[in-house]
Amino acid sequence: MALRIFNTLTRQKEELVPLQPGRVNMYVCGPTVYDLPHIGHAKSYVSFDGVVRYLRHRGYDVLYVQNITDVGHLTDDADEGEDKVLRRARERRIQPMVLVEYYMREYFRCLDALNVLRPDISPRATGHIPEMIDLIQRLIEEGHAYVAEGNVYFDVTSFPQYGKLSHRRLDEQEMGRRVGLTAGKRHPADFALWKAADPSHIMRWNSPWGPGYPGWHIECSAMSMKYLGETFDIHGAGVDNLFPHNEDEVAQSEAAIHRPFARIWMHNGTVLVDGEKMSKSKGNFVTIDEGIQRHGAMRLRFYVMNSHYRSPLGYTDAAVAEAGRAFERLQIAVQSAARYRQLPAAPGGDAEAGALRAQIERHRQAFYEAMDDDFNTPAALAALFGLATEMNRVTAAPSASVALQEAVGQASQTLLELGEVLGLDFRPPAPAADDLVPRLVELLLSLRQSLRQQKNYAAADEIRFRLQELGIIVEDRPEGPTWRRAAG
RNA sequence: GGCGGCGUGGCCAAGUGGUAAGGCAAGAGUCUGCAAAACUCUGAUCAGCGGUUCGAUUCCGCUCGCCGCCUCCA
Repeated sequence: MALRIFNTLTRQKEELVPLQPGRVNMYVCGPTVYDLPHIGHAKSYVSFDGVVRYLRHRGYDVLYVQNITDVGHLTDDADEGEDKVLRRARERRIQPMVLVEYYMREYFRCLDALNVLRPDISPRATGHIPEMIDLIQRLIEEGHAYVAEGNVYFDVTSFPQYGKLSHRRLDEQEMGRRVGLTAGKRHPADFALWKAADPSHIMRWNSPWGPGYPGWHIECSAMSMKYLGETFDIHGAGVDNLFPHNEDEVAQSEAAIHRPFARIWMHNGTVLVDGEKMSKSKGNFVTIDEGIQRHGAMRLRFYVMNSHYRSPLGYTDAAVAEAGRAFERLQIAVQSAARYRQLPAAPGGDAEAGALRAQIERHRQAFYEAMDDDFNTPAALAALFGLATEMNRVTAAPSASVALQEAVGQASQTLLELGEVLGLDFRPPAPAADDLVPRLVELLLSLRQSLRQQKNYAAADEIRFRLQELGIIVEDRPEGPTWRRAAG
């Protein structure tokens, strides 16, 4: 069974054939760390986390690199804008590196909370200035870049394939309509590899062209090729980076190395708010912290996984809450399985156990088929729901058999294992060893049982309602009461 | 103006040339002291109009609506 991925370059699903068998080298454009990460970042990095996790689950040795942009990302037009980091730092009257350090840590903290695995390497742009200068020099020597007043620009006309990733033609764009040609630039689409900086500019480095700082696009080329090799397997990013950022990456990289840069390009859909893209510059964003606070990290993650990575995702709190209830269904299935396995068991049940095992296998295959088809996580989740239903059918019974308990255990294990491939954890949070809550709840429930036996239902219900107010949901089952923590 | 995408039951969301996964919500039933959870059952002809085809929601064309990119953004 082959794993197929939609490649933006060819606009088709292609089989993943890594350059080195068994190994996948993958790069994803990381954040510019000048503000808090929001739900848009969550979607992107959760999605690519799912990609990495699934590739590893399939046995690939994945080397995952994701940059941290801490210099060179301009606020506006590539020629007239101001460095985002610099501007924010000036507004707050702190050093740029203090700002960067702070938001980089926030970024990792938030994504850790969403159970996103950290990249193997998180290279920072400011730590790779020499690599960028080397690459720029190579481009100048090859006739693909030119110097103008201390700036270095990439000459897009020197790279005939320019536009092949985003499938645009230069002459069809409205480029330069507003600003026209900046001094020294030969073509409106030429982009800065290196920007000259005057002494008032805090972040600047010496270069063969004078003091300055790198353009935004060059860092991704320099750092990906440094750690993954000049040609590597997968490059991911949000679609909003397709043009010009990724296009420029392809141009400057392939102009320098004369062979393919990234082989498969994956692009993630954007998050929309009220029909508009959520973005830092628009200010219409919900931060990851706010999202987690409102819905919980796992539910937020589930929400992201419940739509396809390439689809746009319309964020509303109602939709996340709804996804949260779906997530709860899987949690309850796992919890019911655990309870079922505690029941006194009669011998036998082999036939039913065999049937359940067949269902486990069926749904596992469905999960793999879905993920193999361009990481179709909604379809993969549907397989998990199918498995959960099979489990519930069995565990709803008041009596258990030895063989079925065994099979239910396997089903539960499978559900947890495949959930983990998506970075989802369906287990109830384990209470701390010194947590009195479980013991106190058990105590109340045993008192309540006595009341129920005395048919004092008013008092029994009172206990149940009061517990519910505290976030404890009580459920009476034939074999006795059970409880769980409420969602959120 | 160019390029790309989207419009699937009340809501979220997959998908296929042969009469539409899954989830949430809703209704009915089973279970329960009552609930809750679970289980069973019920519901869409896929924006509109044409065309290709034995047959299209899925392919093509047009129309309408929405979105993204073309300037920063995951």
